[in-house]
Amino acid sequence: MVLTLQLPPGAALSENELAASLGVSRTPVRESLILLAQEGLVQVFPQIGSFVSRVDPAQVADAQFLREAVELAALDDLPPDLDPAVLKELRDNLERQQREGLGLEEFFDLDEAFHQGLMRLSGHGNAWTTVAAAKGHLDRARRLGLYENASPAVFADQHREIFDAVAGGDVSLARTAMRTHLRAVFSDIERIRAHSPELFATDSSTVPVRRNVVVWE
Amino acid sequence: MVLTLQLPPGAALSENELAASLGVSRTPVRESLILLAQEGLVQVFPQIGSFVSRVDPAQVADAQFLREAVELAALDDLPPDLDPAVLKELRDNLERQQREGLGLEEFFDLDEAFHQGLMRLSGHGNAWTTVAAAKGHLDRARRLGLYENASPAVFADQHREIFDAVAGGDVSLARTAMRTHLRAVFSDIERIRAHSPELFATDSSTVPVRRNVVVWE
DNA sequence: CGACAGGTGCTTGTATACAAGTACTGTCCG
DNA sequence: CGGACAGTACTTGTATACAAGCACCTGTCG
Repeated sequence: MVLTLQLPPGAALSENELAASLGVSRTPVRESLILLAQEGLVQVFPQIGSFVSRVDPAQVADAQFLREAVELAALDDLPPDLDPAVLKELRDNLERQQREGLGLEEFFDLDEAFHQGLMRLSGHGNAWTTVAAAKGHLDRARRLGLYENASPAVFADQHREIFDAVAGGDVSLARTAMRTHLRAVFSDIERIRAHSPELFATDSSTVPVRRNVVVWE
Repeated sequence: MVLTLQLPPGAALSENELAASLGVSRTPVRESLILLAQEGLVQVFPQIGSFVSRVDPAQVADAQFLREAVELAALDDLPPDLDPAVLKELRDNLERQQREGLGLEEFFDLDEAFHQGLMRLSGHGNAWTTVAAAKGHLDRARRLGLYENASPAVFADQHREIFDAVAGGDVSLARTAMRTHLRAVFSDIERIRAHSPELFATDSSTVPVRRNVVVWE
């Protein structure tokens, strides 16, 4: 729910409320929040509250750098003979990406699977897991970008370009295409930030505080 | 204690024992184990027990790939003017690495600080945090390697070589030196594994079981 | 009218009790 | 002699009670 922005950045999370709505006690909720906090998706302030972390442009940049470094290195490490099973999987994936009427969340799943498959071609599928765990802020920024212009077609075309270069054995072209593709996120972010500044962190030293609010029951 | 091998790979961890020896209740112990489990340093088997994970050569290779990709990419991203404060810090660090009678743990701390400082030169100090969290298996393998031959001098020389290339602006040489340095780990691992196979994972499908043992009180 | 102390209601942090499951051991029974 | 079976001692998983602290509200006193 944090990743899909159903819980928006900045939202307050109460362990008690979550426990009640999920029908469990605070313990498993709390243990889950600890894991989310380690990924940087949730911030816990003792005696104050837990919050969905705002999208931090610095953390987005960090994740972008990490991801680009790893994916480009994987391209350099491609073996001469590519696994045909994975190639077929990637082709099927690409075809589904270009279907009409594709939902955004479905596209994200395909996107994720595509990049992971690419890593598996060079035998580094497990390294993708680490990257995936570190790029929570990046993913949320990407979602914000797609919610704005809602045109996954451009990205699908870029995916095909990368795949064709990889399948054709042109590592240099693949690297260029991958770099262009991954950096497309940045051009989106500033636009989103002008649109919805409340979703982004400005000063990391600001901490949230509790407010008593009165609502109609 | 897991990273420094004071708790050896394969050791059984009891939440109750840890809680008693640390003077706290199971709750904070358990929450800590969850974090260690996410880093892959501890494995928890429900209703069976928790164990320090054995060094998994596959995970060592994954961490090595990730680390190499990130550190080499950082070298490519060095700005023309390097921060003099960080340069001084690195120089001091190098000098201390070559002191006589340096303890192994002290060397590891200097090693870690050196690589992190190198990343900060290109403004990617935060990305190092993610790499550091993912390379627990790698670090344990490196410690095993150093406990065997106990000659950090070679690595200290390699560090100086990398630094001189960076300070001299020769990115290509820096890349080569860094790659050689990072891959030195692999040559060590097989030797260690022949020596102490019980520290390494062989088949990931094997799970530990409980045994009732009788000990003298 | 203003300052201040205490009460209230929330938050997360910790301790503890109990539940569910595993593995071994001794005993009973055929 | 061998197998079924209850009992024991441990494991982790979950629920719950209490502790410590923050922010606000409110009554009281000057």
